[in-house]
Amino acid sequence: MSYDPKQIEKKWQEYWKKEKVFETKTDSEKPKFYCLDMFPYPSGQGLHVGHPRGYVATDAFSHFKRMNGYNVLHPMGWDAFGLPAENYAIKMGIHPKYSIKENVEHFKQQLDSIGLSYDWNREINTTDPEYFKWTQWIFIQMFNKGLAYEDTLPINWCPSCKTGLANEEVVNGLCDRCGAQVERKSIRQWVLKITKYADRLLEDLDDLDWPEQIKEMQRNWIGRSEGAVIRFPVFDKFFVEVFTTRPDTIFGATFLVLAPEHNLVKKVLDGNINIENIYEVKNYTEKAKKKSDIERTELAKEKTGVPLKGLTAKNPISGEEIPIWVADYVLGFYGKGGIMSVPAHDERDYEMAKKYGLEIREVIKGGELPYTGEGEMVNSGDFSGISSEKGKEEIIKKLEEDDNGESAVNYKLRDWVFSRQRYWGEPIPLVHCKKCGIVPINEEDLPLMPPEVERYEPTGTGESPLSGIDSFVNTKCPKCSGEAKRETNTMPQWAGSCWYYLAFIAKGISQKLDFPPNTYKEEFERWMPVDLYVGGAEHAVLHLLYARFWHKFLYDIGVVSDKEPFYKLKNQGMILGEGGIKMSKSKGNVVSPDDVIKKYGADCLRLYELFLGGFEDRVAWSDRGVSGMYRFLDKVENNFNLLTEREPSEDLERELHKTIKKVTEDTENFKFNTAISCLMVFNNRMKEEGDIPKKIFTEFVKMLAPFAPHFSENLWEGLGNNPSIFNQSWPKYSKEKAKDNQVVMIIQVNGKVRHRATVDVDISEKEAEKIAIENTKKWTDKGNIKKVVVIGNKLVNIVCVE
RNA sequence: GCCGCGGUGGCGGAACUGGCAGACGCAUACGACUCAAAAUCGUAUGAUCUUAGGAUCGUGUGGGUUCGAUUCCCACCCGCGGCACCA
Repeated sequence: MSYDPKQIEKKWQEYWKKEKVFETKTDSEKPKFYCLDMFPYPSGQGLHVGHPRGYVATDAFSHFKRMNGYNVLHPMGWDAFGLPAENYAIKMGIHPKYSIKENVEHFKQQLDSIGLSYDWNREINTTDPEYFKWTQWIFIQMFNKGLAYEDTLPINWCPSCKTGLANEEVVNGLCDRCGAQVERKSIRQWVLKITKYADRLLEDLDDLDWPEQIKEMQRNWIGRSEGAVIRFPVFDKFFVEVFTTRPDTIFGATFLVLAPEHNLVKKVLDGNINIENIYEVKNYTEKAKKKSDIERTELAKEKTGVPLKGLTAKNPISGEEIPIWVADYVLGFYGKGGIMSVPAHDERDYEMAKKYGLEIREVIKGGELPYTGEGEMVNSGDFSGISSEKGKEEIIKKLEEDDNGESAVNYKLRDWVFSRQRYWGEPIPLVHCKKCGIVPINEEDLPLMPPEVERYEPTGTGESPLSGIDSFVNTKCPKCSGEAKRETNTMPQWAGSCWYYLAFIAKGISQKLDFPPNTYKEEFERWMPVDLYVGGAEHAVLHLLYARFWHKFLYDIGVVSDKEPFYKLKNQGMILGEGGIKMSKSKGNVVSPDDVIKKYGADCLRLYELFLGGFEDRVAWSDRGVSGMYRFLDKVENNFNLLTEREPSEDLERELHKTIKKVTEDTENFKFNTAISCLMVFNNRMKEEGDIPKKIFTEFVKMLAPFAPHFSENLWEGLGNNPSIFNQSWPKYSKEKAKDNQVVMIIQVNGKVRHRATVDVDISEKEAEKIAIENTKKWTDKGNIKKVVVIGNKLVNIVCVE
């Protein structure tokens, strides 16, 4: 009889739910293990087979940890604020909360059908008022500590989504969400001072067990560089400040370059500073302004610029007067918005100088120009002859002595543009009062609910749709009770996911998330940090950076006691369609887990998701491959029908213990593909026995359980045991029992295998050599053996001269 | 251009610390069962040569170290991901 997943899967899912098998106990003496998935946005499309890959892995891992004596926290929730629900609301006129509710139900049903062992008692939803009152509360704490500030600045604006975006949400000049070309627009914004945490975000990466790739991406994104700020006096009236990582090349600075947005350029254009070619400069800066970010980078090869004729700057070290240029290859928002140009030792400056015939002066000996490495300083006045490394220190010392500059650190990381001009997000809980300025609303008035509106459309004016709702906007000042207006911007999608891992913990204590969060400190201490965090790599500089920032803030105000939220991170590789093509709706090659479950059952889906290949590698889905998993389970079922009460042979027991060792180690190391393959090998081995000792088979089923839970639970009952198998402990490996008496020794002549001999494990080298020579006479009969290499009981290589 | 990861049969992928390359699965072929097909079970399956026994080649390419290299070193080619005028 073939195995029928339909019956047993439903049966056991109901059993687990009814008996609360996977509910996390809060009063356990066992060591804790917090195993977390990145919670999904519940989209209308439901899951495709790519989603559950991570979920299945964490689920198997959670089972594995439970069976190994851990108290496991394995929760799930919904990151449900965001544009898709809002766009759907605009189209259909239905409040997002209703479509979200429907989607959540669909998602949950799908996850349940895979047999995932989440503790649904702790389910959270970022759009739940009980939840987002905390998100708002944390924002207020940041505001009170001066980490949230209002600013009007040119930010990334998506004309299609009609909202401002954070730097992290712009990919190659395009909106990360909709792909529209991002514009620069000056709007009033709320900004979070993530740069204040730049150093800690950078340094603490070293302690994390994360994929090197992700850590590297965060390092690059933070982009710390050490160097100096140098002030170049202009006519002894004012300074131009520049940032450089190479103060040692200052004698090679033959001109300054300012970004078109630079303050000095503005003064020139306003007529506050006179130059000879104002129209030329005006013309140039206006053209530069019109270029989008994309055009500016695409045209990167060709440098353009104009001089500020009549102005010169004085090199504070050499005293030399040098020209000042404006060029758009210098970025207004990085460093000081201006640079000292050293064409001999910087590729971009070199191009610029070549194009406009500016002087190129070698000051570091090293080779062909432009030379950007280190070397001996030359043409550098008193500093000539020393190394550039030493020169950096010396120049900075001199600058500091004369108050012409100082050592400085610069970051690529910008502050986090935190407000969105959209409806479906957490309202920012602030009030603008004419008398008191900006005042946070009282904590007891949280959550601040989004108002009911008739239309959800973004206005496109830089104001959110909330701004049109007078009943929402007009309010009383929490401080002076005078007339005041509410802030109408909302928070970005990323806000809710910055602390959700804490909400799961809190929810275990009280079904309501109570104030203040410090109430839960002890419980946070018990469960944090997250021991294993699994999700896609696309969040490298978004969620994973933002959440670390918020967590560090919560650490600073005493809510949590760990510096980092996620100790260990794994990224699941993408699942491609049949033939290695990306799955997409337009290609029609999207595989739905529902269909796979219908055809083969949830256990086959789970096994295949893990068996496909390395967990972090991208792999191609194959429907044929899934059928192999079905055959495997079917063969296990056949073996179940061959059980006897007899004692196992020494040999079978040995194989079992080798299997225990390998499956345990592989699972621990997230090598599920080889763990499952090892189970298959052992299943085939059991079959060879003809009749199978029940004792052995039972241990095998326990190891299969994390991967194929329904099937294994069913066999467990079939073996005459009380459920659940997940209350059992993981098979114990015995080194003694796994020990071989005899091994196959490889005998080579000149590196080629010529014979295999079965020998005792503890064979002496002398004996091994003797056996080897005896069995290879055919190849060594000329008596020309030069050397014999013996590697324990594994291998003998006889080296002959030809 | 820079940073990171990778390249092994027809396919997905294994291989400890330098020690039998190709585990396991898919696909394919043949056989058993069947009136027949499917399912299932069994056998084979890197390539080339060979009557057989076997031989030679083989982990992107070219070199090197070693008794022995998928694994270590040097140079290069290709693919994927990220960053990209960040001074």
